Amino acid sequence: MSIALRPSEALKLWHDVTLGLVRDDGHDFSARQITILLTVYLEPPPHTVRGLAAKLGVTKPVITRALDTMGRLELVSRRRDEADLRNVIIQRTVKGALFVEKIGDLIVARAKELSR
Amino acid sequence: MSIALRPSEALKLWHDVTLGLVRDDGHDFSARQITILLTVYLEPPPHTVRGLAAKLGVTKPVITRALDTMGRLELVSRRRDEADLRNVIIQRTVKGALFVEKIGDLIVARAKELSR
DNA sequence: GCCGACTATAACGCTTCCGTAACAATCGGA
DNA sequence: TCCGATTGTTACGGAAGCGTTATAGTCGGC
Repeated sequence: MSIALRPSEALKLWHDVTLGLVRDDGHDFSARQITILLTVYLEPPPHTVRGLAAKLGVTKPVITRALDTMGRLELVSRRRDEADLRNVIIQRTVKGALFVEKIGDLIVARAKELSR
Repeated sequence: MSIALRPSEALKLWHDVTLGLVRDDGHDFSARQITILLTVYLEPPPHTVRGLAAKLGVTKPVITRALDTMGRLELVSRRRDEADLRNVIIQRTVKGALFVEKIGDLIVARAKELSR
């Protein structure tokens, strides 16, 4: 199954959702931060700094800083990998799960309103 | 007509598109910046600093700074309103139109790939 | 013409992020 | 047991964003 979507609809959807994030949520996340957050919550663990850096095509300090920020907001947490102490495992949190869920609901709602 | 979309699909779509923006485009725009850009290109002109600030629920300097950045990248341009010289009209550019178009195509492409 | 209202921007001090480079800790094979 | 390779983090100077406040320019009713 696939989602049929014309470019104008796609852009309106994107606009409406990002506007919703800016207006209602107050936060102003960057594309990098959102990508990291959604990767951690949508893709199967474990997630490491190195893995995320490779996936996003950015350097490791970028990931470390993003995790610092989102960790401060309690959207993700970090834990040492006991099997290999060099690794850091990025974990989900209750607060982060709720936030991601809210984003999902927002997208669905705006999609439903499309061209109505 | 409306777009039927389940939360899991919606989130995967969002993830795939933002990942595409981060990986391929290199830029790292914030939600505010993207919202401003799409507003200018999707909604009927004229667009003013004050109008955008009200719409996004932020202060005017936030808009001015975002326009500085996106103007430097030639994604938008500014022009004085001749009818009321206090106003600044935000205008579209060729480069910006191509960029927005690219985003639209990216969303459509990722939507098509959904649950395939 | 004056003057309060309004527009956008500049200035301020502060915080956050950037990329590069250096770093400490850990692993694992010779 | 070394020692090169690997991991994540920190340090650095610089750029960009923040909110608040101040400012220059313009409008429009009186």
